[in-house]
Amino acid sequence: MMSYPFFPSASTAYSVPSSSNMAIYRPSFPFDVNTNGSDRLFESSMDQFKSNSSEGGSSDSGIVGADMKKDGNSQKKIRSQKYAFHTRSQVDILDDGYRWRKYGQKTVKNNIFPRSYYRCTHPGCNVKKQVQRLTKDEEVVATTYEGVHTHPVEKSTDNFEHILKQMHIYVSP
DNA sequence: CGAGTTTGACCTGCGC
DNA sequence: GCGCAGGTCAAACTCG
Ligand SMILES: [Zn+2]
Repeated sequence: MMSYPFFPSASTAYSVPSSSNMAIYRPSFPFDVNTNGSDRLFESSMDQFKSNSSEGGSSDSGIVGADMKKDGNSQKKIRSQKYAFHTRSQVDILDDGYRWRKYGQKTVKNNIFPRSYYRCTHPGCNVKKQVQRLTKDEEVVATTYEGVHTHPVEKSTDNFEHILKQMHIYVSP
């Protein structure tokens, strides 16, 4: 788990101290990003999709394919809102304060780097997230959040990382 | 021992 | 219909 952030391609550009600690870069959320027009680490587009969220439960989450094909009529059309943004980072482990459990990894066409699928581990929280590194710019990571968290961030916002996060500083121990 | 990752199989939508 | 492409599951495995 949590292997080191090295990638198949030209990884010589950056060298992460592969001792025991990895660099952690924590960006804010796209919603909270204070675009004061200052430093812009969150480059370019931030797409926003939205569909009808008529279903109150919004318990779309994991619908087992084998299970749902039986019914043939399920609510899987509903799609939570998707927030995608690009980040310039050398590590793909962008800790945003939530706990993510990886549930898949696929290679996409036109991209050498695989795409990772994560899901929030909080009970009742069905937020998904996928991380992908662009082939063209290997230092750019596209993160896509899907859904809204139904719980507060459970991470101490009382340490250095918080300040570093505000500063957009990249730490390498 | 348990939470989290790995990895191939499996499902579905879409285009031809 | 079929095959590809993207998305997900779940069993096995790993690590703390
Ligand atoms: Zn959550």
